[in-house]
Amino acid sequence: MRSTRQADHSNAVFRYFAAKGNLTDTERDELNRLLHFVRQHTPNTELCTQGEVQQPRILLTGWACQQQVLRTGRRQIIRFLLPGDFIGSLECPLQPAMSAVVALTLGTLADARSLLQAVHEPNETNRGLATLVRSAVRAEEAGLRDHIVRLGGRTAYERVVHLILELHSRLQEVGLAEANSFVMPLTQESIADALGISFVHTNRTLQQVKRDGLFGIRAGLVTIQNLGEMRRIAEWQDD
Amino acid sequence: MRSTRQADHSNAVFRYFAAKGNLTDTERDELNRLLHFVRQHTPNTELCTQGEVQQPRILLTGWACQQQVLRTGRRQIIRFLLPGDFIGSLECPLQPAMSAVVALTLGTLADARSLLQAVHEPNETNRGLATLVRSAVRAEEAGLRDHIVRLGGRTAYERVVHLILELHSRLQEVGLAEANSFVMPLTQESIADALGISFVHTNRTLQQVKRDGLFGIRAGLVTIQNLGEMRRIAEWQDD
DNA sequence: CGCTGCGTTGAATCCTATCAACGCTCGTGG
DNA sequence: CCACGAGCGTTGATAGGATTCAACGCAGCG
Repeated sequence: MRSTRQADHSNAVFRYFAAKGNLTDTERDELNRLLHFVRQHTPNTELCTQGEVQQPRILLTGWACQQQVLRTGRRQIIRFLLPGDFIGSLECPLQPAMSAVVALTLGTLADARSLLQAVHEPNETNRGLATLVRSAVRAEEAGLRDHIVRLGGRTAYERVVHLILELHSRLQEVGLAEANSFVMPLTQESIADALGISFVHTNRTLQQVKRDGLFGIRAGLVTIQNLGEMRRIAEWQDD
Repeated sequence: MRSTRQADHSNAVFRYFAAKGNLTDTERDELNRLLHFVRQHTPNTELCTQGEVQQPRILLTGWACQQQVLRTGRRQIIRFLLPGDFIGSLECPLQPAMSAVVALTLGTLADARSLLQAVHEPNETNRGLATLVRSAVRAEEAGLRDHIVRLGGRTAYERVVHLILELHSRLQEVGLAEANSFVMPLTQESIADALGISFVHTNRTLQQVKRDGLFGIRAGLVTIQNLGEMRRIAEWQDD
């Protein structure tokens, strides 16, 4: 079952780029060529170590997260990485990363050095790619800002709802979510570490959300039951 | 008094760029030329309206903040803007901003369109500028990540200490802070809205911090008394 | 003079964390 | 085959941190 799911994900990055703009056949071929080198990894693999220089890569399949572990033992998840997302700074690839990236599931990576190099030396064939990469950076920044508002301005209940909406929206962009359901391989502990609340309280909040008929999680499958109410509670706004 | 302070700030952006790398005389002149158009604004001026397309600009003097107001009336400050900081997305200047930028003090803005246009069409004279702009974008992203960790992973006490350290560090970069003091025109309510805590609790936390001999705030002047202990508590790490 | 913005303080309440224990599933090894 | 442990989810009780509401002081200013 996991292998079939992986097969479904294998071209998420292409759907991602396709969703952001219209790629010409030439650009699509170029993208395919630039992302040729692929590497597999298992859960809990450290894809990017804090403080080390890291080459830019793209997550093709599986989930990961960017995180930082504090002295108290608490870890803060800065953002979730879904298929199609970039790993490492695109602006200054040679700068050491200030936070770690850890795989949450099985997955595969593509080397993005060639892609970024091509983007920084613009020519006729890959001008479209450059625009798409920049829009990806912009989306990443917007995600960070949304996370700040979520952590600083919303209650635990609203945070949970808002996170599910974000994941749903992002997965839909790459064709990995249905209209009212999607596979979410996150433990409640991961959700807690992302939302800045304890995993015990995350559990209780999820139960409350289910009792209120908003959405439910069963065996890693999120089933959305009342999208409109979810959006109202979380003040969701599309890009 | 305010006019003299403003005079001191007027070249903060140049110090900012100078701190990030060595500018040649040619590049310095070019920067000076590209930032020629300046506009003044008063406190509470909306420098950038949520949802509207905004031209890229640079804050030359004064403080501002990027914020988002929620349905409950709570406002979340996403980041503080200090002299030398960019306003608006540098990646996609023509995209509408998803959050507002509001001036916190008197200040001045410079139009950065020419600068960014020059950066996007690299040539011999401004290659150094392009590198500096990219490093500014990287620093901005790092700041957003730090804020996420601050909001999600730290206590109110640690948040306050960490924020003061960040402001101190950033102001020092542009020559606007002494070794153990700096001018901070923020109300406790602004601090609260940035750190995701109520202003009443912010007040009590600030008093506790002062009692512990870490730092004090009096009449808009922050006086740092125990930098080492502050860094230990906030787990501060330099770039 | 009174108003407004900002800081301060007290008391009660609420939300969330912490500690602890238990159930469940699944993979592994005896 | 069963026993065992690990990982994850669930639940209860208690403690603590933060919010809220309210009131007051104080400086600056029209």
